[in-house]
Amino acid sequence: MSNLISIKSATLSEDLAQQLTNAIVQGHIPQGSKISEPELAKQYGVSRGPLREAIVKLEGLGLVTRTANVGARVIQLNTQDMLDSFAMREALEGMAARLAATRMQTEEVNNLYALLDKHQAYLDDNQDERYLQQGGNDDFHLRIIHASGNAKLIRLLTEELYAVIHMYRRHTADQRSDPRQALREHRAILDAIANHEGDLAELLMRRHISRASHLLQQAMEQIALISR
Amino acid sequence: MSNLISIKSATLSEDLAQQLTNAIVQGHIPQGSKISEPELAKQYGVSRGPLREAIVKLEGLGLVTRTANVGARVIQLNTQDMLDSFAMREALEGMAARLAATRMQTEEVNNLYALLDKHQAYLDDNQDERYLQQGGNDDFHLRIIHASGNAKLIRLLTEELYAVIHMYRRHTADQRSDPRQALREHRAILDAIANHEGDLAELLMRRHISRASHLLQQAMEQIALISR
DNA sequence: TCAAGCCAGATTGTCGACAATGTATCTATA
DNA sequence: TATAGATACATTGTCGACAATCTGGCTTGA
Repeated sequence: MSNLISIKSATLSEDLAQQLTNAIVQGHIPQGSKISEPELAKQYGVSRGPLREAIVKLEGLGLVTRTANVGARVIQLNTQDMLDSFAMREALEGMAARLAATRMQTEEVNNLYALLDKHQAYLDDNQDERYLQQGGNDDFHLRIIHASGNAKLIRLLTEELYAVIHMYRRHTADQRSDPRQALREHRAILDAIANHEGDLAELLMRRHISRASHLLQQAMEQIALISR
Repeated sequence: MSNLISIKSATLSEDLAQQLTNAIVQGHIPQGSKISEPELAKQYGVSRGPLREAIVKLEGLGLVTRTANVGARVIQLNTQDMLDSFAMREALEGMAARLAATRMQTEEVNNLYALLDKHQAYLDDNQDERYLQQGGNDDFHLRIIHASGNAKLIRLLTEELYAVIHMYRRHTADQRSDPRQALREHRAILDAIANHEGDLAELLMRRHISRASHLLQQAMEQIALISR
């Protein structure tokens, strides 16, 4: 039973890492559950070799923890880890905003203003809806991160941190801040970038993420209370 | 010919990852060189299985790059990557200093003052020598990082970024700032932490790292000129 | 009854071999 | 001579099997 959907990159190991990442982030493999190599290998129709390589990659991404001679487990989200992740995000995306402010060209700035206008229009059309479930290129934060031009920072934020962040979002049913408020903050950040005010852009980005962190914290504590 | 020194952790794969990391950071495996699986496997007296897992780990640490069906290569340091790493360090260690300022207990603060006194004494005894080749627990920066209490930040900085940073240090023959100046800056950072002034501690740490980054940049450009 | 030790089953770690892919050399032709 | 194609070699990717270790249940003795 080959569940390997045909993303088909060069090697099985890469495909598996991709598939497993998705499965974990989207909750198909539940948090804290054990990763059984024989089981998964049969499920995906591959041998344990490439599967193990994929698991090692996931460990590097922080999605599973491995213990020698025992095996791998999907990480178990908790409030402390979430706060830790957001503290790092605050520092790194703040830096990204600063760098973007010095490097971003006029054309790219205008593209981003257009993106925010699109978000605005979406909000006007869908009252009370949550702020656009942002995928890929439509995510304001991702655009800023890429605009930083710092390859290592881009990799870390987009490949490593964001996987975990998305798990939290899903877990807390995306109880995010007032979407209009978030959009206003995005616009203020972009204004600072457009004016090449690195200090201000960093400050605003950090405040923006810090606010989101507090909201998520409240949401998680709510969940902890309910599920008691 | 088993070159596997008896660090002997639980699995061969872990040992290999450790050995290879050291070999790369210390330059025993030169930058940009190809990693031959059969050759290394014979050299360490293991099969290719655990060796490949170790290589995948190194890729996650950013020490090698892999291409499907071609193999792995040790990264090639260049000025841009170095600057990128230091920008991340600036953001993350700045955050670490901030967190340390809010969390560090009086006892640990005193321990750190004692450490800086030790560094001072070392400088007084060894005029003109460079600032203590800091290993492990005697490194001021590592102590601050650990004091942050942020597990993810600690892992990233100590396991991932510092490997690369140490490669740069070795590569540039450790042309670092005036050691007495560095020590003064460390003391100022610690003062801010002792007073629980998070903002100031972060500011000073960022300035400190930024200064080191500029110096390293000059050193690397010097090297680039010489080796032309 | 309970704790310690043992035993069987299952899982992970490691190995050697085969398949697939890339690389370099050699030949033939324009 | 230079370029394109074919071929042989080496390296990487994948597999199935065996060894080492862990887990849970059972027995045994106090």
